[in-house]
Amino acid sequence: MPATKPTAEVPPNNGSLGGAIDAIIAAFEQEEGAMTDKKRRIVEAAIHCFAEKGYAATATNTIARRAGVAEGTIFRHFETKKDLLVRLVRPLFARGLVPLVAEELKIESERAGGDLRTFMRAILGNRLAFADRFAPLVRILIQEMRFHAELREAVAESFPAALQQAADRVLQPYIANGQIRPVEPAFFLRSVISLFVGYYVLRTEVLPMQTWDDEAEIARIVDLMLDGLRPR
Amino acid sequence: MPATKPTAEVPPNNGSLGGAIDAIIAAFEQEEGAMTDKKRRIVEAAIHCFAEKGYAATATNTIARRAGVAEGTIFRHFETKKDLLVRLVRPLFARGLVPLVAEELKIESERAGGDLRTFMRAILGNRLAFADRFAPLVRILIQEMRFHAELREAVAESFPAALQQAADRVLQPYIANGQIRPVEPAFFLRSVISLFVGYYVLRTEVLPMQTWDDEAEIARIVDLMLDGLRPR
DNA sequence: TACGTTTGTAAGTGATTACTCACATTACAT
DNA sequence: ATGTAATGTGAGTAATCACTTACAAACGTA
Repeated sequence: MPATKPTAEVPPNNGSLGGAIDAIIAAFEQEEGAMTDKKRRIVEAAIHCFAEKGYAATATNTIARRAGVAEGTIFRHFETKKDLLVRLVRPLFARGLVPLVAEELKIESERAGGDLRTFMRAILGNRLAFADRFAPLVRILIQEMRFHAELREAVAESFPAALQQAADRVLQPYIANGQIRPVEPAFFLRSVISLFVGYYVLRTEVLPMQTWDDEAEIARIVDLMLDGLRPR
Repeated sequence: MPATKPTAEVPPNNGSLGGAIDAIIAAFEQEEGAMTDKKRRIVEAAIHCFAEKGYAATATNTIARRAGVAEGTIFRHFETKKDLLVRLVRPLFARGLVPLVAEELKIESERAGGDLRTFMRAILGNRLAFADRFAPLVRILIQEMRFHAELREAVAESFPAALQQAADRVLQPYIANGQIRPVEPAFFLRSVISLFVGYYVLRTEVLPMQTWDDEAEIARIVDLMLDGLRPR
């Protein structure tokens, strides 16, 4: 135990992030091994602060106070503030997000029994729940990617190849049996992602107080992708 | 003239932003009236820095050096750093972006002579050129919106209402004459915007060194919206 | 119990921050 | 020419920044 015992100014695990933090912490521990209580609180506080105010506008001092920890303790566990940022986001790639996506794509594809519409609805609903769980981390990633080459490289390395490959494999059968016309998998992929992310940003960032019907929106997106706006 | 004459460390109007700055400066002057040479250079430098490093990570000191101006001069023209940010982005709304969009929607709609496909291609191509011209400002806006209530309010005030209304008016005839099925204009709007922005971000931020065929992509997007992926 | 390692702390460090102020120069109307 | 307001300067200023350091407590192991 430390020499003295400061108390956190903010109780752990409260606030708008809710239980999402737990999932993130779990992913983090899977990546870095077991953590001290204080280290875990630092990670929590950092995610909270970075997501809320942005990396550059967050002082290490603030993170320490929110975590109920001395400022020096942060630098006991993380070499620099930037190291903290990078290691926070890492679990999204290595074992966290990307392999999971590829895996679930395969599983859901088989479960859908060859019906593209069923498959897409399942995947999008799934991804929405995922995005909600990891929202703070994803926010940080998107926000800071432009300013930190390390993050950009991590994304460029793990994202496109895996996803492209998965989309390619998944789409092939549906094109073969005539459910959709031949289309570049890359275009298919970025269309789905654009529609999905566009809805997500609108729902959570631009008009968060409005009530949204996720299921209906997913159905609309799938219908748009498969049938367009042509009269039926 | 000033007491002493510092020289800019960076020549005006160079760099990756190219001539885009000129259009922005023009919009700014239309909003705030004529400017001193030094004030114009401060605006240029600020846009450059904010777009490149983000608001929080940019020091007023840096802006001054880039503009070839004493630091105090910035605060002669702008009350605070935040005031500088807010006033920079303002031209996008008041007289700049939003009314222009609504106006052009109407014009292009008439010119298309009732063919939705022609209309959408014209509008999207048009918007792409626009986005390229105002890219730095749009970048700043998107980046900082989450952290500054003033920006969020400006967007919420001027964007949705005008666009929603315009989309509503433009779509009605095409639904009436059976070119597309009845669809919520809001969904139509956010779908087009999502696909467009998704492509734009991919082209300019994620994979900027790759070569892109804007016209082909616009055609793909329009086809997707109108016909989906159904075999033809 | 003894002891080396890990974890934690409080009080710094110099550098950088946004912003001020007393003063100099310029523009312009008279 | 003269006076006044607008414009510009550069040396401050207190606050804040990321990070260090000297030391103490706690832990694992024997």
